[in-house]
Amino acid sequence: MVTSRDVARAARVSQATVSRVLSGGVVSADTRSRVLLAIAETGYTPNTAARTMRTGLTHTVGIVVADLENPFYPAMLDALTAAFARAGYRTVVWVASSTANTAALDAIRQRGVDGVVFTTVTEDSPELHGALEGGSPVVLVNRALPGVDCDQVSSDNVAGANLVADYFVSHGRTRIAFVGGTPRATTSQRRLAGFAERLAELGHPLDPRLVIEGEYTYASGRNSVERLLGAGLPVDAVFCSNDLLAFGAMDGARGLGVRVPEDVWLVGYDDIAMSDWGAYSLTTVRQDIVETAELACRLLVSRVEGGPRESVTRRFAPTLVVRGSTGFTA
Amino acid sequence: MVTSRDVARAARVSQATVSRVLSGGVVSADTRSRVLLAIAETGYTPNTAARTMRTGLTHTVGIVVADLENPFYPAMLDALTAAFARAGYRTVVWVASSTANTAALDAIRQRGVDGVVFTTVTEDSPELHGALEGGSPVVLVNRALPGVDCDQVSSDNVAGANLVADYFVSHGRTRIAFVGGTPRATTSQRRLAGFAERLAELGHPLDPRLVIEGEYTYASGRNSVERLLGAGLPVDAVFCSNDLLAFGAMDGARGLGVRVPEDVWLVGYDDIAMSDWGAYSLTTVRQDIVETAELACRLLVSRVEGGPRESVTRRFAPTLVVRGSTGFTA
DNA sequence: CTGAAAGCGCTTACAG
DNA sequence: CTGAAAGCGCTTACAG
Repeated sequence: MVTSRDVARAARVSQATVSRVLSGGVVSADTRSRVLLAIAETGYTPNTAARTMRTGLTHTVGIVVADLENPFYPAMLDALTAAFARAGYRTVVWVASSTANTAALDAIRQRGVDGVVFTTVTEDSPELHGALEGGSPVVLVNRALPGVDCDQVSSDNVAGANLVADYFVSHGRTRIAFVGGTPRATTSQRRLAGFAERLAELGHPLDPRLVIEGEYTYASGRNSVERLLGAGLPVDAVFCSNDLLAFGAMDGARGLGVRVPEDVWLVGYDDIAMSDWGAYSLTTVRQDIVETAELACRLLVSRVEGGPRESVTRRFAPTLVVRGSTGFTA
Repeated sequence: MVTSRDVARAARVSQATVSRVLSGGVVSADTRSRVLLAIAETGYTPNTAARTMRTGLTHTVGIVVADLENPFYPAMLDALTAAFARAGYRTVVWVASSTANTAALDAIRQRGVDGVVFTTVTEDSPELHGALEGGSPVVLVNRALPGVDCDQVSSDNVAGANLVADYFVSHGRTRIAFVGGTPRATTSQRRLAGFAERLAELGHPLDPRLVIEGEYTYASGRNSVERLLGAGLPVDAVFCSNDLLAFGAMDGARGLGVRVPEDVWLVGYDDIAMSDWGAYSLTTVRQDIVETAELACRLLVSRVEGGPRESVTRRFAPTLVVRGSTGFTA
């Protein structure tokens, strides 16, 4: 392995000077070019572990994801890794599970990462509290936890749900249902709250018998809709709190002979790639994954490199994408 | 930050002894318990960077993924991270793109990782050659490159394609087509070869006009089927070289008014979770992701910890999962 | 069985 | 502008 010492020998300077050239210190033009040449000749790359030990900086950020089954998260992961790579950071991914949790906590505690992005987290997450207590820079993506002092970037879930309520009512839908993910997720809470409030304002309060919560999975969406439609109450529109639920709901409805959109309108949230596929053609609330990831990256990097500052909370305005599941045909 | 020196002071031993307790060296029972107590009291965790600098081992492996859009890869990533976490390794994920490539190459070159898993790779991948030339342990998942000397774990693509050919012919299908991913991928090559060979053996050679290759995406599957069915040649069965293509193919066929399975049978490869969803109910060749990931992990860890040995190539026997897209109803 | 010491490859005051 | 030196926190021969 080639070290800065080897480069120094080749360039006939001290090892310290090589280091200075690399870190942009004060060096004469002549020396600099000799060193750069030697670096090119030897194929030298600085040893990350040594650098980390000296500076305490790893140039690595951790990303905690809970659920790779929902295509939203791979897409977010993709956007986040790309953004951090451009900023000169590598990313370690922790898929939430008991073993991964320990690994994440250890890494956070011993400063194995410069900061952490949580793409899904509940208020009581041990990793989140480990990171905050340890003073590690943290940004929350796709979750808003009002009591927690850290940067937060998410879709404006209340505004998104308002859009759906307005859309249903303005198109004459009145027997309206809500199929939610886990009630422990702030996304599902906010989307339900924003939906119920706006429907009440519009004079069509949500019937509590038409609200079913479960988990953020295809199977849960399917199951919820089967219970909902099996209950005998008329339903002409369903808002599912994410797209995965909506796919399950659509297949569940069709399995019962209920037609979408002729009998029931269906709307999701996220606008993942599959929503545009022919089999579903799902009307949904779009959140911009790339924009979210880039802001999350900028915020985290600014904390790592710039030090403490006030926490920032940013909610992006979502938009409604209308497709076949509410009767629109291209 | 608490270091082994702090622990040593608390336990009234030398720093070296603390290190010995941690690395399982020879220590008296009494000393050991004093040190362990001190570790617990201080909340000490060893500094990874220092350890890495001394040992040259990072306890980190790199995972290169090309395409998180195909749910097969998030699922594989999930299984791999879980397996490596259990083995005491953390994982860095590189999503193939120009920036990520550089990061991967740098990390590999300067031994930022102990080994690399490639979940998708073509023969000319610069990362792969960087890793092999640098002597870094490598395992290839889901790709078989005969000329390349490293561990390889994949589905037996020829056997899987044979299953599909047998199935079609034994059920009287005769106007048989193949929709492939990128011809640069060995998976698509092998699946086509195994399919064509077996069909020829069975007396129904594949009509070259019914072979269309493209990319491993939904859009490509859709596009290929539209061209195929628009050409005016009769087709009664299509083998798509992965599930994502098959979803696109199914939506494309339906969009043209061609019914699946009444008019055309459709089969995919992988058996990702979505294949079982109501909208598709796709017959497909199943590969066991968890089994694959665990073997890949064992092989890589054995190289890292055990040193050089003969390369191992393992092809798992796939199975055919029959569902609605070939007329089967539960 | 245990401690003192060297050294992994860097960065960064400190001199000059 | 440049070099000699200290030190980041470990592991591991080397003595005893």
